[in-house]
Amino acid sequence: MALDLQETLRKSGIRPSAHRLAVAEYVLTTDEHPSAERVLERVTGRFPLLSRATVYNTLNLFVQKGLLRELVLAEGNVVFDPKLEPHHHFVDDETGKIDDIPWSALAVGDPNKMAGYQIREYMVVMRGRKLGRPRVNKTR
Amino acid sequence: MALDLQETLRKSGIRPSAHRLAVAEYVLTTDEHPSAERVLERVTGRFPLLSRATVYNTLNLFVQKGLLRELVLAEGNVVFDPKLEPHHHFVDDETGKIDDIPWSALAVGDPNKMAGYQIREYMVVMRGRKLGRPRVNKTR
DNA sequence: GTTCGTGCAAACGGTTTGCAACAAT
DNA sequence: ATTGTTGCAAACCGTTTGCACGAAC
Repeated sequence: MALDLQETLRKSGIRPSAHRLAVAEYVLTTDEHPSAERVLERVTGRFPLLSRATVYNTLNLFVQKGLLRELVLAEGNVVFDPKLEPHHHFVDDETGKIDDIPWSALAVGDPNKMAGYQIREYMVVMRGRKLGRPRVNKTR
Repeated sequence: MALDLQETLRKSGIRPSAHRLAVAEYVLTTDEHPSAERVLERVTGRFPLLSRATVYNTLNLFVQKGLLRELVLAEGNVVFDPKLEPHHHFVDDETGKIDDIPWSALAVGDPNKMAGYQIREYMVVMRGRKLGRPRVNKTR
């Protein structure tokens, strides 16, 4: 835990203001895939003096500095992902919720073997239903 | 070519009005990946009496009836794809242009083997640069 | 004292909606 | 007559921008 956020920001050339730290604390450690609006909601919970503009500014800054990736997987809903290593994504048809799928879970041929393209990044995007939890020991 | 569009619409339970046919003629046969705005532009070229609302209505209707798929690959840009068979997509970093990549071009492990998910569809999304055309015989 | 961060409200751009007119059956 | 289709303009929603103030260096 508690990797030093202040340090992280500074290393990326971002001055660690209180507001930015508040945003970072949530968005750089979550495994949800929050939209800007959700970040605002979450962060203003504990930090009510934070404006919408600042959240957007901060998120864009983080993306630009490489601390965050933007995902566009559903209409009108840009979403942020602090997990920088390659991985795949599953999008639930009903809830829209996104799951990270480990790179190792799915063998994918190397697209850089395709002539004519130089691939910077790639991922499998899956859509469907998430099945009910296996219900291990909840029979009573 | 010239598969009977009127027939196609009717088979999907869509009454083939003139406007719908005009939209269909472009969007069901293109290999671009047009946004609604682009469809409007293209279709009003030859059919100036067509309103924005009708284009949006028609596109949504086509999607709902399964003649078209919606792709959301870039921010603020929903795009339509008449190619219904499974295939992958490449998005050019610079131009935003989308290429269809044949299913056969890339081996992908079956995600339905992953426990806990029932996958309805999946595709590889690749981003990067498209290299200059191979320049086969253009030396003079 | 210049640069940087922030809040506010307005602007923006793509999409949807309400409503009234019209066409098809 | 009823139902389906269209155009127009306004509404909508997430995001960006302009500007003015205040804090950090």
